[in-house]
Amino acid sequence: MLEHEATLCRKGGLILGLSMRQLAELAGVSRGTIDRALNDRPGIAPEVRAKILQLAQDHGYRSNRAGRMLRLNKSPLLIGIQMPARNNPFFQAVRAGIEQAARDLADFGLSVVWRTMPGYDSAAQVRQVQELIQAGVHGLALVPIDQEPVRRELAGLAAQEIPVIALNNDVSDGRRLCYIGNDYLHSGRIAAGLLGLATGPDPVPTLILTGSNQILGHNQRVSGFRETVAARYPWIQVEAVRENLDDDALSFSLVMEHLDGHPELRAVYLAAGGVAGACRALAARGLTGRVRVVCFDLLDETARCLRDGRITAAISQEPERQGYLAVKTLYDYLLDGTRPPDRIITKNEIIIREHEDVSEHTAAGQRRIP
Amino acid sequence: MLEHEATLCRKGGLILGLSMRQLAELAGVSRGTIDRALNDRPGIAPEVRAKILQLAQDHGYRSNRAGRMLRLNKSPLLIGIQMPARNNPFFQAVRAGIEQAARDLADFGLSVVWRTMPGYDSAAQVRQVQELIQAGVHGLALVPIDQEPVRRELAGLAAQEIPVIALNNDVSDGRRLCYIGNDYLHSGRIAAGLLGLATGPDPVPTLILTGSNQILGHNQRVSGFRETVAARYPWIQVEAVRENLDDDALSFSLVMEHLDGHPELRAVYLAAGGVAGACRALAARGLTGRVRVVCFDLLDETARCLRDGRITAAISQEPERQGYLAVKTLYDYLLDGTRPPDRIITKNEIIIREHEDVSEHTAAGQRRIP
DNA sequence: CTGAAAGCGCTTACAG
DNA sequence: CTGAAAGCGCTTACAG
Repeated sequence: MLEHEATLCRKGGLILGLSMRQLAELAGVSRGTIDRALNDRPGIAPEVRAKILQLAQDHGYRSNRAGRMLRLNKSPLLIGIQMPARNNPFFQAVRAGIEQAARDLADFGLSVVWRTMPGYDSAAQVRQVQELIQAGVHGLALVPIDQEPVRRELAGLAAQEIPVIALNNDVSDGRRLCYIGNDYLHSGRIAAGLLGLATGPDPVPTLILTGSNQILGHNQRVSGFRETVAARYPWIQVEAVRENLDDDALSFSLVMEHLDGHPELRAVYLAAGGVAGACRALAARGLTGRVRVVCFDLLDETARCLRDGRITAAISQEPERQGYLAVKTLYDYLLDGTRPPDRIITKNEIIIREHEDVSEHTAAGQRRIP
Repeated sequence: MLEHEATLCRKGGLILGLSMRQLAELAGVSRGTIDRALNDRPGIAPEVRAKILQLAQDHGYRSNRAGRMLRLNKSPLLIGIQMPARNNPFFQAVRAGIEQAARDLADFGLSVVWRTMPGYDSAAQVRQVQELIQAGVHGLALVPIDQEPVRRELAGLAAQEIPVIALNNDVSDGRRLCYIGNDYLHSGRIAAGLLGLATGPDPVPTLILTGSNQILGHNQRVSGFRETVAARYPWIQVEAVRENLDDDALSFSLVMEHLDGHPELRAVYLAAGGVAGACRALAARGLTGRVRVVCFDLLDETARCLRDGRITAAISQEPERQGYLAVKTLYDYLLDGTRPPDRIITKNEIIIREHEDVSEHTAAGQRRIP
């Protein structure tokens, strides 16, 4: 792995690279000077810097994370979290992941400060972000509302070199360190594959319920679905696409209404919320089990629907892990400049009824946080 | 969280518990003495120890992991890994997870030493475990062959207080720190649910191919499957259960033979290996796609079968994560005595064809290691 | 039985 | 521009 065996040192069987101390000895300077060179700090003669950098490269020097992490306890890192729609159970799962990461990293000099709000008001989001900056955060993770005021604010943070992570929802102009969340297009394709697997070869009249046509992720879940259906599952026949605004009552009446005109309905695909409402409508018409239901995110009511056999399957996107990784990724970046990939995509987990059956010791394991 | 606010100290917004240094000041002793009391070391007056322990409890003292982790670089930790069947692609995935963890923890004073072997010879496994002990490992993870010589050896290690993790396969007498792997019974149930979802209501004559009746995990996958089928999916009719010894050639001929007697076959459930062989037999009879195939573990050939539509779905058990967690769990235990649960159960991930479709940025994300 | 020192690898504030 | 010291929290020799 490391190229210059000569400079490796072994301790109790462990092969180590060299430390700043050893590098200092090699270069004949103090450790402070090594630090100045390696970390681009001012107050060092250019030729000394060059020499040290060369030496570091030659010997494969890599900064040791344990040293930095301990050091951070002396001048701790503060990161801010901003989340909209705080009553949404999905975001509560994301939040649980964030809190777990905060606990895990507390010993390593990290602390986390929160701002949450109900709903999706971009002005309020901007205000809370500014509050976090005022509080002195070194980095920020938020579920951005992709509108102009928010984008402008994020551009400002980019200028100040404050790293920002877009969590669960991306911003369209990409002024952020990275995106962590679902690939919505792909998840739509998975949903199609799943419904394809659960149906056919007889025709399957299908209703699509999306949350809002204004939301990119929802649209991508619809188009990913349609694309795959067209390519592989011709028996799935989309009769209509309706917006339910993630609302159960609206979802209920849309399904009822649809059934009036299309009694042959055999599948409902929900790209966003309103799952329980749709299930209620099917139950009201005695169609539970006869009509396949595929949806996203396994929380609360949805889990209950799955256990009751009212849902065929759900596709989950590792919400806790999204939250955990947001904190961890920011921490690593702030610790030693580790650059994450542009997008960190979480899995599309297909959850069926049997996942919810509790076997001996299983439940805890299946629901563990990253 | 911490109860005694009075003794908390704040630094840059971070709320910290107290350190050994502060505890030493409070107790009016040196840090060495604090260490002796807290870590049960000899050479300390009983009443001093008692006083310090009381004080630590009162102030909610918790040892800081960053301190310990850095310290480990001075006298590094060595853990041993023993794996059988080294050519098995499944174990290579586990291995990749172990190697990732080893890289992640190298900065924190961990190094890993390996012994692997072909096949499943318990005498050879015992020998390699002894070699690792000779090499001075502080802990051990292995895929144990659950036979008497191995169990006896593990009992010996338990007596020496060397922590051992059973990876992917448990030992029946439980002489180990913890088990990390699949819940085979549950995974059999998931397989049944999946096949149930992909079939019915017409009868589905089904062939079960298991690896070996000698292997507990395989038997559990069969019984979990049968149990759930009986309870929920009566149209799934098991015509036969045959052993293919994880062998593709045998698997091929068993399916061919079965089809001779049971041309109405509509599903094959593979509880272990030999997937490609079974698929080849179905293809030879022109039954690809007409006969549902559900199997475990997505590697190499199996992944290809899935992409080609020769498999309906596979159930994966996070092999990389199993390996990663084995190392991490041992490390945490050796670092500060963190006790893992008795069993750490990895997920049963249902993988369908659309998971393998590569979307823009998806592939890397879906296959990331923990 | 107890304490003072040194060290793991890093960074910062201070003195020159 | 550079170095020596102190410190993050822990543990281990060593001296008494």
